[in-house]
Parts: sequence; C-alpha cells; structure tokens
Amino acid sequence: MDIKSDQSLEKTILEVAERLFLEKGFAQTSTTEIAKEVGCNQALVHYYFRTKDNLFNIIFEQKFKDFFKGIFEIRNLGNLSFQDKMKYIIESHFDLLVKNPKMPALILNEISRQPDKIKILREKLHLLPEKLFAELNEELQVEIEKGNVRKINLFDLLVSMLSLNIFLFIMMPVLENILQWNEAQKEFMIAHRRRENVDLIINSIRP
Amino acid sequence: MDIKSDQSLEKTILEVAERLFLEKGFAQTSTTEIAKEVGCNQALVHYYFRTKDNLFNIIFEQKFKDFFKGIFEIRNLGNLSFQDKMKYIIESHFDLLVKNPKMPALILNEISRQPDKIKILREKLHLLPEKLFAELNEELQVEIEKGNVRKINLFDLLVSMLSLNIFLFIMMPVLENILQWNEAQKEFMIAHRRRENVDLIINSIRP
DNA sequence: ATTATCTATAGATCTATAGATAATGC
DNA sequence: ATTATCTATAGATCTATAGATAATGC
Repeated sequence: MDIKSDQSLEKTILEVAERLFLEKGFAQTSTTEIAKEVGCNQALVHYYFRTKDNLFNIIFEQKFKDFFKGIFEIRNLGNLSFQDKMKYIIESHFDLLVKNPKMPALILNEISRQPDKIKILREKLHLLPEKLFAELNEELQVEIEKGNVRKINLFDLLVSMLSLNIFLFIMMPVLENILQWNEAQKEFMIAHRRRENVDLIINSIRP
Repeated sequence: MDIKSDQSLEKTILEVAERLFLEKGFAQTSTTEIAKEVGCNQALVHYYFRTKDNLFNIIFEQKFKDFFKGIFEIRNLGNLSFQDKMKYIIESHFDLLVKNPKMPALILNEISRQPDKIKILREKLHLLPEKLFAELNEELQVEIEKGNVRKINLFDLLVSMLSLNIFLFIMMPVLENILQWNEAQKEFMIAHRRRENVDLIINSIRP
C-alpha cells in the first residue's frame, strides 16, 4: 500500500513490478510479492496480466525500447571532429545508463533466461545504428589516413566504450556495498567516470 | 549418469553442482536437478551436504579463492618499465578470466543475493593487493614527473582495466548468441580483445 | 556396525484459475 | 450488466528430513 491510491491498481501493479523486476530479476520476483507491495491480493496481478511472463514481457519490451531509443536517435553530428563525435556518443551512451542504471543487469539476466529471445531483440537492434556505424567508420578511415588518429578499428573502439560505460553500472551495487559509499560519493564517482571513460578513449586514439 | 562411475558420488555431486551453479546461478539450480544429472536421488545431495546453501558455499568459496589467487601472487616485477608492468597485470588478469569465464557473473549474482556476504569477501580481498597498489602507485608518480606517462590516477586505471577485461566475459554469452559465433570465432575474439585491452590502456597513458 | 543409497513425504513456496462478492457505469 | 477485487484452492515445484534397505569394512 505504499503507492498513492488515486491511480488504478493496474498501473500500480505495473510500477511495482517494474521496480521489483529491475531490483531482483524475473525469477527472484514472485507475483505474490508484487501483490503484497501493491497492497492487493495476488490473484489481481493475474487478473490484469494473466501470467507472470506476460507481465514481465510488457514491462521489459517497453523499457528495452526506451533504453535504446536515445542512442539510435544520434544524427547530424556533421560539423564535429571525429574526436568530438566519439566524445558525444560516449557521453550519450553514459547518460542513457545514468537514467537506466539497472537495465544492463536485467538484460543480461533475461538473456541467460531466454537465449532464444535474443533473436527478436537483435532484429529490433540493428535497424538504425548500422548507418551511424558506416558513416563514422568512413570518417575514421579518413582521419587515420590524414594521420590525426592512430590505426584502430571502430568495432573495437565501440566494444571498449560499451565495456567501460556498462561495467560501471553493473559493478555499482558491488562498489556501493564494498566501499560503503553514500549517495553523494556514488554521484561523484559516476560523474568522475563519465569524464574518465571519455578521456581514456580519446587519449588512446591519438596518433 | 554422465560422469564416470569410478569416483565417489560425493565428488561427482560437487562437480555437477559447480557446473550448474556456474551456468545458471544459485536460485536457478535445484538440488533435484543436480541429483538428476548426477544420476542419484535427490536425498543424497542433502545427505552429503545437508543444505543447498552449504553445498553452494563450499563450491563458491573454493572457486573464489582460486579466482583471486593468481592476481594476488603478482610480485617481483622489479626490472620492468611501468608500461610493461601494467601490460603484465592486464594480461594476467585477463588470463585468469579465460580460465574462469563464468566467475564474474556468478560473483555478481551472489552479491545481489546476499549483499552482507560481501563484507567477508572484502576481508579476504584486501590482504595482498594493497602492497602491490602502493608500489605501483609510487612508480607511476615518478613516471609522471619524468614525463613518461600522462597525469593519471592509478585507481582509475585499474577500474578501466577491470571494466575492459571483465565485461568481455560477462558479454560473451550475448555475443555468442547475437552474432552466432562458433568456438573458433569466440577464441579469436578473446585473443583479439586480450591484445586490444592492453593496447587501449598503454596507448591512453602516453604523455 | 557403519556408511551409502533409496523411497516417501511434510511443509513451504509459487503460479494460475474458479467462483463468490463488491463496486461502477449505464 | 460489467468490471474489479477477493477467497480458496489445485497442481507444480522445491528443500529437507525420517525411516527403510543395500553395500562395505572390520
């Protein structure tokens, strides 16, 4: 009963379920627990969403789309240098993670639960970024020839970016706990690593 | 009954349990399933190990110690340059992951299951590496003053190393599935990223 | 005799549904 | 009348244990 009671229970169930699924994953969250936190009985969760699987999928697909939308919308970086484009992309990706800090863990979790589902996600994924990749790669080759950037591979660079950005958020619960950080220290570290990840990549591609 | 039957069932249970816990985590592995794969009845798992929790802890603590032992044993890098020391540490850490590719996911899983247990792990952790860190940091400061390395922070450098190395292995099931890699492609990518992670770090610290 | 292994089962979940009752919209 | 909410319960796990039986070590 922790939610304001002027909205529909259906919506409250969605909100509570989203929070619990993100916190603990699919298997560790029961419809009984969702109902308890909502303040209704467990049958109601099934009345609105039929199955736990269905409830999860509704939430997951929505979050998944939102999660990638930002990155896919990157366009028109026309007049920036290659370095500044990379900086912008790294920061955009990082900011997406700040807004959805628990999504990487949830996605990894979901993938190990239902490997087949990846094929569907995959289709949704490679719609837009291929064009961005091609453009960026073309420009990178020019910069390498000009001698402005050392000889590197764009795919490798993007894997490195993903590693640096995502791993911070996967590690965050561990760091919070092991190093006993409070909220301020956590925010400081996030802001710090945002700069650091950019610096590392940008410095590493110097000729 | 997939295991040669000339060894004790107790040992077979340990082996099967280790494999299943690493594959699917604690919650997703039942003692019923362990018994089925061993080819004995489920009561026997409890006869030897009493509780599922106990069985898991025996396996986890052993794996955990082995997992960090390698890194903690790094010593006597005396006559190498700072760059070569970093290279050696990155590669050692990477090789540890090659030998234990599923450990990062398991540790993360375990931490979210039992956050309190981290305090115990923490104690086991900061025994040895503090000395290595201090030595390396001293040397780094000298190199920075000499102008051989750009001004950076050792802690940040190590976080970057951990991110680059560990995230590859956390992502591996995803990449295998999404990009449909076979064993050879997977090994190629692992060898490739081993070099790439070193290159990225070493190139990024140039003055 | 002791240890290993099995059968059977209690007790705790958990998901999903059937069927009763309360609330709401015409 | 229809929709929302509740109670109750079936059926599927799963963990852990009690008690019977088989195997092994003196």
